[in-house]
Parts: sequence; structure tokens; C-alpha cells
Amino acid sequence: MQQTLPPATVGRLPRYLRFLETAECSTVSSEDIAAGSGVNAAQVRKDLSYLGNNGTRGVGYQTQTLIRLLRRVLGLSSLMKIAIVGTGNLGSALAGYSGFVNRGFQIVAAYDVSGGKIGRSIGGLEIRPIDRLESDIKEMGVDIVAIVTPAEASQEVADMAVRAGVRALLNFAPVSLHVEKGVTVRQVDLATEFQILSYHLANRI
Amino acid sequence: MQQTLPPATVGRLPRYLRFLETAECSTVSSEDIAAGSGVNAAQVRKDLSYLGNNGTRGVGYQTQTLIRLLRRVLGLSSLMKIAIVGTGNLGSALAGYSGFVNRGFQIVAAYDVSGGKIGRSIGGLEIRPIDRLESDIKEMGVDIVAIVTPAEASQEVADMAVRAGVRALLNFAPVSLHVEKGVTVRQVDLATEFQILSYHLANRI
DNA sequence: TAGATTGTTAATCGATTAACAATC
DNA sequence: TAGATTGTTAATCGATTAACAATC
Repeated sequence: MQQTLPPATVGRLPRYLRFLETAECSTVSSEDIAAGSGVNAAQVRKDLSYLGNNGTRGVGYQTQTLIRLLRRVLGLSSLMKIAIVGTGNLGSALAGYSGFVNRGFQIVAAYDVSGGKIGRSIGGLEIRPIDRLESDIKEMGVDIVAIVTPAEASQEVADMAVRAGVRALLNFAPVSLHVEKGVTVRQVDLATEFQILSYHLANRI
Repeated sequence: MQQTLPPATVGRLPRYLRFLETAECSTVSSEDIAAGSGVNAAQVRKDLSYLGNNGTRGVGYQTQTLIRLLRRVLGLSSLMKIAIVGTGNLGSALAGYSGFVNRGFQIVAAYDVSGGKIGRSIGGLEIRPIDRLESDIKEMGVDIVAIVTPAEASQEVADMAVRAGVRALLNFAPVSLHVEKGVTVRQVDLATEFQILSYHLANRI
């Protein structure tokens, strides 16, 4: 296993893992994985070969072995702790999503600014005031902060999280965040996704 | 303006548009756009040059002109109609998100299978039974279907939508969909995003 | 003219994939 | 041995970006 995987490879490993976890055979071929996760079989083999020689020629890959390997490479050996900031529709949906635990994550806290919301419960979590975020991050050992605030607030929340030591952010606000080196930001913008689809509809051949 | 933009360029245009819509100056440089959307300035110029000569050397780009251009290229001149299938936490959040209209989209209907939910209201929409999906798509002229069902149901919903003539799908279920050529699928998998972040935390240098 | 910034080239870099020897 | 499938090479393809002439 090596230190730095190509970014494109990292992006595909979760897809492979997802497929493997639903696979019913004890052995899978690169063709199987490819079909199940929508990529080229050569791609699959190349991606997996970065992680060492894990297959058997003529046979394929041991499903369970590969699952364990991918979980380990992705850092999912223990549950990752996530805090959610913003408890609007989307934030509440995240907090209430029960599927995360199976995929390696645990939502440990939810935050909001609005006085009216503090103390209310979403997804089994009591909403906490945002000024607790920094101290909570340190005390609870939060690994990832999901930012689900309005656009105006997102940079400020990112700054707070980074100040408290968080090194991974998932930003749902439609703003590009500026963070110091060593902090990874992933951006999910639903309107952007729709706009890309719109482009393809408008420019169909 | 040309027929086929590189996919990577298409993915960035919405970011540029988003930035421009919040920009306060009547003129912006490629450096401004780059800073505001987190990409390289040469990249911005190259992307925009695919759309024709829209800048003025020594000056920059006219903000409003560029906004109109990008909207047109992205097919956002008229509101795109979206139907949502699945009214769990995430589906309800989508239905209730008011920010879509400003970005070119209108949620026109929401669907579910569960008898108990039919007729209830989310985000101002009455939840309709899934067996109405195909006829509704045709009658209402739905452009895009967002699939927010459990994994097991997503392929079936995709098939229904495609059968009814939809050519663009946004899939939130953690399954790779198989669709006929000419249909564009975008996949948003939140657990995947968290897993990519997890990788970076685990393999930090 | 001097300063600024585009549009475009060309070099570089990285990602994809067909093909096949290795090997079970 | 025959069939299957990996691991890896090498070719191809596409994306990024520094650099700079063109031009406002």
C-alpha cells in the first residue's frame, strides 16, 4: 500500500467498496466490480494494484479481503466522527440519515445559531449553539465538519472548525472556501449538479 | 459558442456563474473569477474562450454579459422542471429548498410509494403516488428527475423516468445506474464524499 | 505610451485503457 | 493442459497551466 494514491483513484475506491458490500459472491473479478460500479475493468485492476497484489490470476479478488483492505485504506477502521453545522432542511436530513453508520460514520453533534432552535432535537441529537463548536470539536474528537449553513456563514464556520483542529470539511454552501494547506475540502452543490444536467439537455446532439 | 465543451469545463461553468451572480463589480478579470471560484486564472480564460471572445484585453469581462452567456450555455434561459422521487429526509429537504429558483430550477412534483405519505405536503407540494410518475412527466414536461429513494428502488425509478422521456437524472442512491445512451446521470453520494475526506485524514503526510 | 488583461499556444502533467505476458 | 483473470506496460487521450503576443 502506498502513501499517495492518484486523486481519481481515491474517488473510485468508495464506489468499489459500496459495490463489494452488496456483492453476494465470495470472489469477484475486476469485470464484476467494473460492471457494478460503472468503470472500466482495466481501471479497476490498476486502482487496486496501487494497494498491492490483492488478486489471484485466473480467480479474481476475495470479496471480504478486499472490503477489509478498502476500509483500511479509506481510514474507516474506526468510526469517523462528524459534526453538522446548520440545521435547515438539508442539515436535518443529514443528521437524520441512518445509513452513515454502515458506511463508517457517526454524527456526533449538530449546531445552529438561531436561538429558537437550540435544544430542539434532530436525528436523536440535541441542537447545540454554534459558540460551542470549537470546544466540542476538541472534547469530542470531531474528525469532519459538514457545513450546511447559508452561503454567508460558511467561511466563518470553516475558520472556526479549522481553528479547532479539524482537517476535513464537507461544504454544502454554494461558495468556494479558502482554507490553509493541509485541510481538505469537498464541495457538494446541488444546484451545480442540476446545472450540469441542464447543460447536457440543452446541448444534446 | 460550440457544440461540445470538455466535461471538466462544463463542471466549472456553474461555479463561475455562481461567483458572478454574487459579484458586485460591473467588470471582472479572470483573476477575480479564479479567486472566487477556486481555480487557475488561465483555466478560467480557456474555459470562457470556448464560448467565444467575450472579454476585452486590458479590461476584463462584463459581469452581466457573462452571466447571461453562461445562463444561456447552461440551458437556464427558462426554468428547468424537476421531479423528486422519494420523500425521506433528503427528498423532503430538496423539495423544501427555496434556493433552486434563483439558480434556474423549479421543483414541480414529489413522489413516494408509501400509502401513508401520499397526499401529505412537503415544500408546498402534495406528495403523489409513484404510479403517476410516468404520466405526470409527460403532462408536466418534467426535464430532470432527482432520485432520492432507497438503493433497491433507484434503478426501477430511473427506468420509469427514462421510459417517460426524461434525459437527465440526479441520483442520490448509492448505486450506479444503468441507462441507455443519450441519458445523462449525475451521482451524488454523501457517504462517498465523507469516505474521500476520511482517506485524506488517514493518509495525511 | 505604459499598464493591464485577454486569447492562445505549447509544454507538461495526469488519467484512461487496450493489450498481453504472467500465472493461477 | 486449457481457460480465466490478474498485474503491468505502453500508447493514447484529455486536462492543466505557464508564458506571451495581441490589444484594449
